[in-house]
Parts: sequence; structure tokens; C-alpha cells
Amino acid sequence: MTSPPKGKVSLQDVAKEAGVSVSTVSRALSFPDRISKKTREKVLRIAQELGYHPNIAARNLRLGHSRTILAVMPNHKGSIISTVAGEAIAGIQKYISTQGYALSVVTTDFTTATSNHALDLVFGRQVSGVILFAAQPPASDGRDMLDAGLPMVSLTEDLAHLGIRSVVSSDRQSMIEAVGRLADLGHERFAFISGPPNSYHSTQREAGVRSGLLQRFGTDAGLTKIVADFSVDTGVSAAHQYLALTDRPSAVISWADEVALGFQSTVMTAGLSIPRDLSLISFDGLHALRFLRPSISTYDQSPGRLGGFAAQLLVEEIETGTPPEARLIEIPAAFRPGDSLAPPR
Amino acid sequence: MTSPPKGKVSLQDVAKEAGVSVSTVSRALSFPDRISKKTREKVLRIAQELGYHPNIAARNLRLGHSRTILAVMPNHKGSIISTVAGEAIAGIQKYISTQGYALSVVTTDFTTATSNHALDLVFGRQVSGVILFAAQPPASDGRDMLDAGLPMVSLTEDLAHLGIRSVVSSDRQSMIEAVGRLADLGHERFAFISGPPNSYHSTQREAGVRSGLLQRFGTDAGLTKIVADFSVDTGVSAAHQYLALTDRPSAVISWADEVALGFQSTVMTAGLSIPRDLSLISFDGLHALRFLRPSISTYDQSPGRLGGFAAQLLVEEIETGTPPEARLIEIPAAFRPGDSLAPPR
DNA sequence: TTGTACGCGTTATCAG
DNA sequence: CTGATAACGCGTACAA
Repeated sequence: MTSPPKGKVSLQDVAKEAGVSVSTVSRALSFPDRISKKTREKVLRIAQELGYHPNIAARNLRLGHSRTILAVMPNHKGSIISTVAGEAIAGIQKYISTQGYALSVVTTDFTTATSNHALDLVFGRQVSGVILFAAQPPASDGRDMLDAGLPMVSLTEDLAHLGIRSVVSSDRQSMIEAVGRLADLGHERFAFISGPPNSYHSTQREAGVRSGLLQRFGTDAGLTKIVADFSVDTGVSAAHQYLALTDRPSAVISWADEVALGFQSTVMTAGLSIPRDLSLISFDGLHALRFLRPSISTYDQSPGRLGGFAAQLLVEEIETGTPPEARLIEIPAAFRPGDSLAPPR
Repeated sequence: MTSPPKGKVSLQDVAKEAGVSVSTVSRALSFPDRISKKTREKVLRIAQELGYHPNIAARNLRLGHSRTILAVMPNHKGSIISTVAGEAIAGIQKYISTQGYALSVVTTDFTTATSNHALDLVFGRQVSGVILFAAQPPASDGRDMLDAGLPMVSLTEDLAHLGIRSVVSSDRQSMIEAVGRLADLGHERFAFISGPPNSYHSTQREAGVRSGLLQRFGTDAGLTKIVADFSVDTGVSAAHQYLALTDRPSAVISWADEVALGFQSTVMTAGLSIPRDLSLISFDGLHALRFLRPSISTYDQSPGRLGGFAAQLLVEEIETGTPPEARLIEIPAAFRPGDSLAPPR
């Protein structure tokens, strides 16, 4: 019989067919140079013919590790993964596959059920490291992902205070620069549309805006703050709040692209013109923004690049066993100009 | 010692601590009712205290399967995962996690390197089933994912001719309906912006448009066809071709949202008004389209829903061991009206 | 250079 | 109801 028996052929099968021992086959595959050319070629040929593939579970069990990294992605309100999450996944995968690592993905809304799933994987020693794309490590029923003692790096969120190395985009610096750009155009009155109060990024970006204001004007007292959320819908309500203002700021900075989307759409429906009546800068680098009319200027944090970088850090830690010296790595976001910028009227 | 020794506690550790045998512990965990209440409670308590978690690799090895499903996602030109892929992943994950399955994700550009990665996973018996989000199963070096003999279902692409069950959106039916809507408004001259010639979806959607035309007008001869691609950029060039037409069709149907994005942006820049000068319908359900001005009418194929459905099919096949009776399952896409529709001038 | 033997942590079979 | 034991497939120390 030359055809693989039911698709399950083990080292032993190859050994039998080649008339050698299991360990010889194992070595022929793992250390080709520690074996005589003749038997090596024979073994390799037969393995090929029989369609041998190592059983990864057995290998993992023996080796005690899996060379698999787990990406924990958020799944707010049971709905969609954002496009930035998708890009981050692609960036992670791209890097780790060059290092012989595999990727598992779990989405969680941080309820007990979905958290447990992630925790099972981690405590089941099924993963070698974790990339956390979330505001905190999943925990439930008294177990916490932190306790698994696994290499872990946080992506886009600063979790350094938990001892987790974090790769984030340079929120503050970008916003300082954004204020500078608008000020250069002549703007003096600013509004900032924030996210929810507990959002790390929103906080950082607001701080950046205020820093920029201070640097430029010596005070941030004039800043109008409007609170929104993640969603496009809150961008709409932010627009209504903006429209209700008696003295509308000519420069608007939105903390996130989705929000800017709803904001722009709404103020334009109300009859305002961008950038004639107001200038708008946002943050995220959402692809679609480029094709709005007018297109919105944004800071592109290239999630794929961030993800790849985080993956690199993680793999290094796994391979070298370096202790997790927590620190924060800031990757600059790239300004992507749009048509939403002009001097004030 | 009450604290877990280095985070690696096995059945044996629990057994020793509880003064029972390994098999008793195993049963206490797997079949709580086949064991005396007293020892059960004791074992469970100690397992909890010690922080025991089953080693999944060992279990998989013993059981011969992994309850892990692999999602193969495309990664064209080394760039981003599309937003529809991200939503599909979320939909898959959401369903399978309720069934006790885990998700692995691999992105591939169908080069040898990345294909091999996917193939290793599959032939390494590390996965119980595959969801294919691609135009064909990965193959390289003479091995083909099909030969792994694994349950497999195709998502968004019709691979029934390869014996793979396929879950797709109802391209044809939606496009027939789209033509009907436009015709109801009074439109008589139509343009279709297609994707690349080898795209299954583009072909299907064009066929749908032609069917609709035939049903309504008895002929599809008047259809203007403009060839584009996946990208927004080709939507821009499609617009230029459209603008160059001497007698521009008043109804434009785009095969994909990204393309429609570029198209709309460009024709409006050229001074045309939508929907006054032309009506536009597209396909995909891209979230951002809702917030364009005007918003573009589109057919939403809800990738999350599709993904969940595909996952359900796959899990059923895995559990029941049903032979893969190949067939095509069409899920209707939902029409999402926008401001891009009006009677012709 | 090659073969033998053991153990990784589980689950399942079979006695008791 | 419980315990001893085998087996899943692999990698490796040790012996030949």
C-alpha cells in the first residue's frame, strides 16, 4: 500500500516502512546532518510517499510549548470586530508566520462565558504568548490571565502599570502636532470631541490637545469639550451639541475617525461647510475617510504595523525568556492630510 | 505548599494531594455523576485550590482531535484584511465558542511560504475543520488542503464544484432586485461596474444585473460595462470612463462598495450630482457608506451572519461525521437604502 | 550512526 | 465506586 492509510500516518509507520527505528526517522526530520546520507534520503523519501506530517499535539505535549500565540480581541456588544482589529491581526500573523509561530484568535466581550474561553486556552498551556488588544486582561471565576505567567504584550492600550509591555501609538504627540497645524492656519478657538471618560486613548489625546494649546497659546482654557463614544452615532450627537453652541470653534479635533464620520455628516446636513466653516482633524487612519467629500484629515496609526511590532516583541520574549520588563513603546502615527483643513473664515 | 508550583499542575498533582488515583480525578472532572459525592467534592476543591487546568495538548493527543477550527483568510498583496473578513471572523468565533470550539486564524497570500503554514496546521491534525475564505484551497509542494480529508466549508465563494460546501450571499437575486428598484424609479439606461474577470462574485453579480434587465426590458443589450477591481482606486478610473461616455446611463450598479466609494467621490468632484444626475447602488454593506453624503444604497451581506452560519454547518459536520455532501447555500443580502436613489432627470 | 526506553498529561478499558 | 494500566505520537538521554 503506497497510499496514506486514512490520512493518519505516524513516525512509526514511516519507520516500519523504511526498516529503521522511530528515533532515526525523528532525527532525519529534525537533524538531517546527524544521520548518514543514505538512510536520510531513504527516510525522507518514504515520509514523503506516505504523506507523513508530524502530529502537532504530540509534539507540543512532549516539548511543553506550542509556538502558538493568542490574540485577544474585543467584541463590544456582541457586534463587529473593528477594521483596525482586522488589520492588527494581519500584521501579527504576517510577522509570526516568518518565525514559525501560529496564531489563535479569540474575541471576547469580557463576560464570563467568553472570558473563560480565552482563559482555558491560556491555562491549558495551549499558547506560548498573548497579544492583548483590550483595556484589561480577561478574568473570571477568580482566575486572571495575568496569573498564567505567560509572555504578554498589550496592543494600542497602555497596560504598563500592570507590568505588561505595551505598544501604543503616540496619541499625545500627534495631537500636539494637530493643534500646531490648525494654529498655523490661524485657528484660535478649538473643540475636542472625546471618547468615554475611561478610555485610555481619549484621555491621552485630550491631554495632547491641551498640551498643544498650552504650548501655543499659553492656556487651554478656551477648549470646548464634547463627550462622545466609539460609535458613529455619538458623532452625530456631538455634532448637535456643536451646532447648539453660540460661538462655534473653527477648529474641531475628534478623538476617533468613526465619531468624525458621524460628526461631519451631521454638520454638513445642517448646512455648514467643511472646511469653510470649520476645520476637522481626527485620529485612526480609517481607510474610508479618504473618500468622503470632503475627505477628513486624520492620523494613521497603521494597526498592521503596530501589530507586527508587538508580535516581534512578544516572540523575542518567548524565545529569550527575558523577564517582562514592563515599558511603554510609542509608535508615531502618520498624518494623512485631507480636504478638511483651511484657515478660519 | 498551597500555591501552584510554577503554574504547572497536572492531574497527578491533584490526585496526590487528594489521596486518590489519577483516573478518579479525571472522572470527577469529566463525569461528576459517576463518582461519590464525597470524593467528588474533595477532588474538585483541591483542583480549584491548586489551580488545576487540563493540558489541552495532552487531551488532544489522547482524543485524536482538537475541537479547533481553522479560518483561512486572504491577504492580498501582503496588505490588509478587509473589514468583511474581520466581521466574518467575529461571527465564526461567536458561534463556535458556544460549542466549545476554538478558532485559529491564518492569513495567506497563496504563496508557498504562507500556504505551507496553513497546510502544516491542517496536516498536523491540529484542527478539526476548516472555514475557507478564499477562491481556492491552499496548496503547495504537491500537498493540497483538500487531501487532508477534513471537514471544510467555503465562505462567500462558491466552491461546490470542488466538493466543498459553500455559504454565499445571493449575488444574482440581489442584483435582479436592484435592477427592479431602479427600473421602478424610471431608469432605462444602466451601467455595471464589474470586478476582475476571474472574480466569482463579480461574475455572479453581473449575471444578476443582466437577468434583471432581461426580465424587465427583454434585453440586456443596452448595458454599459465598466471593468474595475477590488480597490477604491479602480473606482476612480471607472468614474473617469463613465464621465467620458457620450450618453451616460442614469443608473449605475457597482459590484462592490469600495469601488463605489471611489466612483462616487470622483463623479461628484467632476460636478455631477447624486442622485440628481445618476442613481447608484452597490454591494457589500460597508458600514462607512452610510455616512457619505449622499449615502450609497447597498446590499448588506452581513459577513458576521454568513460566518456564523458557515461555522454552524461545519461544526455539525464535525460532530455528526456526515459525509460532505457538497452544495451551495445562498443567504439573501439585505437592501440598505441610502440617498443615492432618485428618478432620472 | 543507530536503536532502546522513557515520559509528557490525558482518557479509556478493565479489574477489583 | 475506584484504581491500575495502556495508549495517543513525539523527542531525547542513554546505550550499543
